[in-house]
Amino acid sequence: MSSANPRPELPPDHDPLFVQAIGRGMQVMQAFSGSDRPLSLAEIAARAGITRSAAQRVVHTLRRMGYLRSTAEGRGFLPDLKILDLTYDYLRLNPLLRRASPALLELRRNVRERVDLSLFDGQRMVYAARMQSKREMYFATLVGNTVPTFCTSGGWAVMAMLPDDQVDHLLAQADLRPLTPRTLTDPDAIRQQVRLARETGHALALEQILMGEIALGVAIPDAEGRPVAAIHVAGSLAEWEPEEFRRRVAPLASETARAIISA
Amino acid sequence: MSSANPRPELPPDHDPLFVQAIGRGMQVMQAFSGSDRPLSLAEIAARAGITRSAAQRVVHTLRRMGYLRSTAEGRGFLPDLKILDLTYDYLRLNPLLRRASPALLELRRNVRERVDLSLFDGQRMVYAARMQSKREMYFATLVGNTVPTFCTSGGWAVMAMLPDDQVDHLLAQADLRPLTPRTLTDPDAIRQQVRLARETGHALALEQILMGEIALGVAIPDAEGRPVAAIHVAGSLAEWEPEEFRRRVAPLASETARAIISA
DNA sequence: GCAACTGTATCGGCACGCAATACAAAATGG
DNA sequence: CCATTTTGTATTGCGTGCCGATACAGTTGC
Repeated sequence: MSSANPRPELPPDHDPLFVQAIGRGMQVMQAFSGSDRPLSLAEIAARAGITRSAAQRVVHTLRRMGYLRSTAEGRGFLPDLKILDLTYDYLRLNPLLRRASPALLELRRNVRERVDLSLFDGQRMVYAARMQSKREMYFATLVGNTVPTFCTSGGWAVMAMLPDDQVDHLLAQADLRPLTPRTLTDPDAIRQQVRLARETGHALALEQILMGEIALGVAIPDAEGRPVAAIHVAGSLAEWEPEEFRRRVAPLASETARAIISA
Repeated sequence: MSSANPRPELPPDHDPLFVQAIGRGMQVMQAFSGSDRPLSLAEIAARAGITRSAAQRVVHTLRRMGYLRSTAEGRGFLPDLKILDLTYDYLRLNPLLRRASPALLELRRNVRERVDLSLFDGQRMVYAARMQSKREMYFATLVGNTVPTFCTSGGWAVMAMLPDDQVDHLLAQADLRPLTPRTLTDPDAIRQQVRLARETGHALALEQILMGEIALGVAIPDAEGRPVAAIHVAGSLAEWEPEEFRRRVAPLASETARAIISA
């Protein structure tokens, strides 16, 4: 128990516009992010860095609003359905996703492989849309799922659009843990991929996330030229020779990216 | 100006555990649900039923937390990326979805048509997972999208598992607006479909949501026998004779539902 | 059968959110 | 083109509503 620091720790300078209670509310929602089972009040309190009393009130409120629910056994709490309303509004209102949708569909029609759109968020790429192709696909690959920027084709393509110092900063901060035996973790090797992507306009990743998978990524910049997202096309090494995959997919994916930018 | 009612209006009986500020925060998030463009502070305030001052503080807070952002032009606000983190946690932690995933994949493999899982939420069925089949698919069909319970195959299948009085109540409260010329809006006609679903264990919907679409729904009950979700299989009337669709799909979908229940 | 949990309920004090107000800049429109 | 409205942002004093401590009943599990 002796763990928690007695005071919840707000941003150092007192921000008079910040509503503490809402901050706590969202921290409670985020508390579930690591866990793979329901959380008790005490666990929520610990993860959100608040007292058990506070957690009780916050959970009570969020439950009444439909964002949390208690488990069937009445023991522990879980996120609840109303979250999906927010999801829908986010996806629907996102200008990038609106423009991207038809182009991504056409891309999938043409390449007949899995096509994703993921959003650049610093160290993470966050999946926002996926159009899968065939049998394969885990449920683990859900909307909101994230993969590290440093070891994905889309991440490399995004970094290729950043100035060098930002790439360095990103790599310096990154948690470079490999996801497969073949994941590149050497910053220089990664920088090499980024350079390559600068030249070709796309990045090719071999078994960086999953063994047997080849992925080609193309970045999507905003109006100011800053990368904000990436298209992924993923195929199986059992079916594709890497160079063949690149030759076939790269032009289509690049064209799709351009269509999205100018849409 | 004279618009806003002076007091924000919480549930009439004073709930001492309810944290007003969090309630407001979530109402602000929900304010985007109708709109198809960014909202200004004043619009948010109006939709959430709070003053502009309150909206300012709430928006400021949610923005700092990553759940809202201002548009590129600095004019108006939108939901932001962090919402997808909540989405992911919800989908990941939902026990039903966890169990359903492998079964749904197998179902799609077998029927080669679009397969959805939607969650029963009163008047709405909320899409939580979709495994699409081929070309067709609108982006409008996103996670979190909802369709009315009263006019979908899944909704009928769900109602078939409810006692009559609850079906009546649901239909009495429903907003029976047709989505296509063929949408059933007569409560008795709907009850007839529900009866049919009680006998056969599934429901068949012809062009209820979209012209040219045929959909077969099977309900999924929880441990207590209450329906909580439905499987949808949707095909095109251009390719299927309705009875043929039923004969082919119904056994597979029912089997899938049973697999999910007992998993 | 004690000990350590679970979720729930109550209460007085004072922090903290409350609404009103003010302001510059940009959009609107007559 | 200037007058008017609406945008987002900033500040302040008042008082309400959140704050954390504490208590309690029901399960789980050494």
